[in-house]
Amino acid sequence: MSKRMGYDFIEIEKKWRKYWSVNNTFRAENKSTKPKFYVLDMFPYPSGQGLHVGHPLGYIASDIYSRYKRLKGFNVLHPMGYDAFGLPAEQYAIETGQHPAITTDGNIERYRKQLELLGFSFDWEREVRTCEPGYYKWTQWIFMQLFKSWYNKKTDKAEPIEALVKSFSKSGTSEVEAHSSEAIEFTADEWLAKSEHEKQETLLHYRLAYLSEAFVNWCPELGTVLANEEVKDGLSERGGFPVERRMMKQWLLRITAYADRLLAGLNEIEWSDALREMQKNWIGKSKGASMRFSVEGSEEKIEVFTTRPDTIFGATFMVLAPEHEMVEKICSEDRKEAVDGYVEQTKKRSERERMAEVKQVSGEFTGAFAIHPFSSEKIPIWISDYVLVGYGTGAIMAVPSGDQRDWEFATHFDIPIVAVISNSDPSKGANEDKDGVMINSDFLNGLKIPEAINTIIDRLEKDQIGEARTNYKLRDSVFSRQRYWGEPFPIYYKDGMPYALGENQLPLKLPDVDKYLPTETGDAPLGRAKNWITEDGLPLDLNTMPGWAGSSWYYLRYMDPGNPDALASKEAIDYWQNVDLYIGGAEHATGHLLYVRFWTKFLYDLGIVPFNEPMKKLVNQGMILGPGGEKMSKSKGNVINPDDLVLKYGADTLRMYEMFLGPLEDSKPWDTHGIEGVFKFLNKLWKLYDDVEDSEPDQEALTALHKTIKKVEGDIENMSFNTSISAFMICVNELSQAKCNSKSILTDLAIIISPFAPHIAEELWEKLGHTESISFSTYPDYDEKYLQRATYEYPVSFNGKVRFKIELSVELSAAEIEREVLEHETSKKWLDGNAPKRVIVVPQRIVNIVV
RNA sequence: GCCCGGAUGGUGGAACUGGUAGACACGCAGGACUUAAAAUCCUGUGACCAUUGCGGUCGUGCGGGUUCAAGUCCCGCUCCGGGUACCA
Repeated sequence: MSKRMGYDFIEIEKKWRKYWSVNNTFRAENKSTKPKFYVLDMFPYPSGQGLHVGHPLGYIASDIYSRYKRLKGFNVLHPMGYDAFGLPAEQYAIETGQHPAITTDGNIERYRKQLELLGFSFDWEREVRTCEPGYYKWTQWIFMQLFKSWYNKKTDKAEPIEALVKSFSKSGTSEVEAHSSEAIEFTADEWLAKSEHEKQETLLHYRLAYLSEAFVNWCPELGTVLANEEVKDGLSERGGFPVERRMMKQWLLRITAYADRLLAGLNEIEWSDALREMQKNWIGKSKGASMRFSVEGSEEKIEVFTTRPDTIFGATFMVLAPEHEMVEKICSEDRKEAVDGYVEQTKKRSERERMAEVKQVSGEFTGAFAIHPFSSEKIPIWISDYVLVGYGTGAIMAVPSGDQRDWEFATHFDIPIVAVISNSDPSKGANEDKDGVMINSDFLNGLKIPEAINTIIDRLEKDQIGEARTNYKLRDSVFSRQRYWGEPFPIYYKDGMPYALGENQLPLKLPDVDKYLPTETGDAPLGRAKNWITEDGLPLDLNTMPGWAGSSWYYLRYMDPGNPDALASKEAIDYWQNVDLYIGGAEHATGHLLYVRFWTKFLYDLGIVPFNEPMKKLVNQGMILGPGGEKMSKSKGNVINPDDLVLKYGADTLRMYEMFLGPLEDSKPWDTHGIEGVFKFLNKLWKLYDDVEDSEPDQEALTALHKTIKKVEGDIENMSFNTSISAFMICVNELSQAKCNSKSILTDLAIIISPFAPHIAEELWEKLGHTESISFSTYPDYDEKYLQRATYEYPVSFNGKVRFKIELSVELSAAEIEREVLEHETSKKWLDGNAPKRVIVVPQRIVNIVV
């Protein structure tokens, strides 16, 4: 017992890693008498680089939380897996011919080893890999359900497409209120008269997963399209290659049908304000009106969207996006050359160039005129790239007195400006404020802006030239990629129309190809696969799904990872419900975190999940920067590898040090020097257990322990791990000082530190004579009675400046405290014979004397 | 431009709902142990003045304000980080 051994972290950590693995210590059962708690990390893409010290930060925090919750009596689900489809493995395959599955498997092995080294309490039996057929079968299945569903605005949920077909057969579109690509109307007879091809074509306008010609972000370098959130500053997020706009036939998901629910749900979840704000802006809901303008000498109407229909009388011109389909139709002969030139120029310029020239005003007059619906005046129609095709209707009524961009355009091209709101000065700039009254506005004159908006909308609706409308910035998501390493679409084509495979044909396995490149005819890589056809010989879709497909529902698969009959059993989903705590990076704000909410709401509509939001609480861990404060990257050569540190100090030291660096959510630079302090601390902790005795603990030790229990418990609940490490250091310093060797104190200490430093805690626990893992113990309750002190050292200040301290009994009343303080020698010195003007006594806080 | 954060010693960071600013570490300096080094332990460490002792003045990015009392609250700036970008 008295034999002293050093802290041999290498042996200790090896021993417990093996123990946990052999005994399946962290296996989570899908039913329990204990309350459930689901802690999830954003699963990693297994890159060839391996982990650096920044990656485990969130995993350490979630692991501490998981282990803590177990000690608090919860049945904890804490799984890990891999987001295994993705571009880097495919790029590597293109370069080397190596099948991406092989590269990916190798990378996963490496990740797994690194993760195991850090002692995480994952239930490894639940590991998932999105690239495995057993997993992507269900990704394909969910896609198929989206394809087979439409969004019913009446019930505000997704419903089977058969119901829509039935309604069409019975009463055409008259009874249907759906989210659709475009407003179409037909009768039951017209529907029934449609050919199969026409019917399918029509249904695509309603399906939640649909094929459509759309402007997409095409990346020639990657040979694929990208979603809006995969493009940053006109370059691809992965690889940094230029991206251009191109019209292509693609799969899209009708996420816009869920815009309002995605917005409303933000109020129900415990996510950071910043993150919810980002999603809110991304959805970009704005209220206004749409109205149709006639075009002089033409049957065509141009529809515009505006948030300020009240300023209609200030509309002195109209602008179409250069890509607007009407441009060609309305353009006059004499303007054709100039207009075509401008359109060409816009097409050629990349997104990036367009953004760089934001401030430059450019545009061309089409030679056509719209007719003002109330004044009947002629309004010239221009094109300019400051109007975007993708937003609203791709056309605006320009009100230069009320919109700064319109004002700049009008000023540049010498177009008249009419003020329509009092206190505007059109010679200086636009008045975008929403106060003032209407002027120069016919029947709106004298109205305040909100009244004017209501009045004009009523009038538009009465005249049937417009209506109130809500617009969203959110676009339907392009869901297909012309790549190899992803989920194949469970879709075949007949007569050029897409049909879903039977559910019994899932998974549709990714076929082998000779090369991971597009075909000679420009088809996606799957075009190289032999026999890529159905049993009936019909061609299968050549696209694959984007990286975020598998990650949009993975949290459900962990609940029941091996299930061959469902994405997870109903029992498992009902038991585990949604994620209680989700930890990951903020960079997924408008991508993954929006899609996973979308898919969850869809699965809710299908009755598969009983909740509307996937993650109740979300915490974004900050980034760990290189020692110089820069992002860690291979090219900068400042990557710190956790394996080296584990070798030198052990995983427990690394875990605690990463937490000690600072608040979880902040970004902070890495400084390897500081790790010594934590290492010394663990050595000190180890020494405390050298000569444990079954003796009665003294008051001091009890106070040290109980204040630490209380502090650490509160800190974990607040995710303030850095301060709990400090608390442990203080506690161990105090116990060492007091030469505490009381078994009862050291037992509780081992338990409360075990979430942070699990290996050493298990070893000490065993030294104390226990035979079962410390994870099965119970978090001790602190007792207030050990925290109460008989005296308090009051800081006494004069005019707010602390002059001396006085130790007084906590039992004293405010009056007694005042008397004691004023009688003190130093008080007399500071009063200098004067009577105090006022004395403030805050019991157990402070005394302040105003002189 | 707009929307969010943030700014505290040489460094990372503490400070609960306004109540002892700088906890806990790193670094640095001095000391003990040692033939020596490592490890360990002890002491000091915001700045300035005083140092014989007591002590004093200033201090949380800058300028104002509220209060007995402000790192914390209010008003006006500066700088840094993140998001977003012609969104009608």
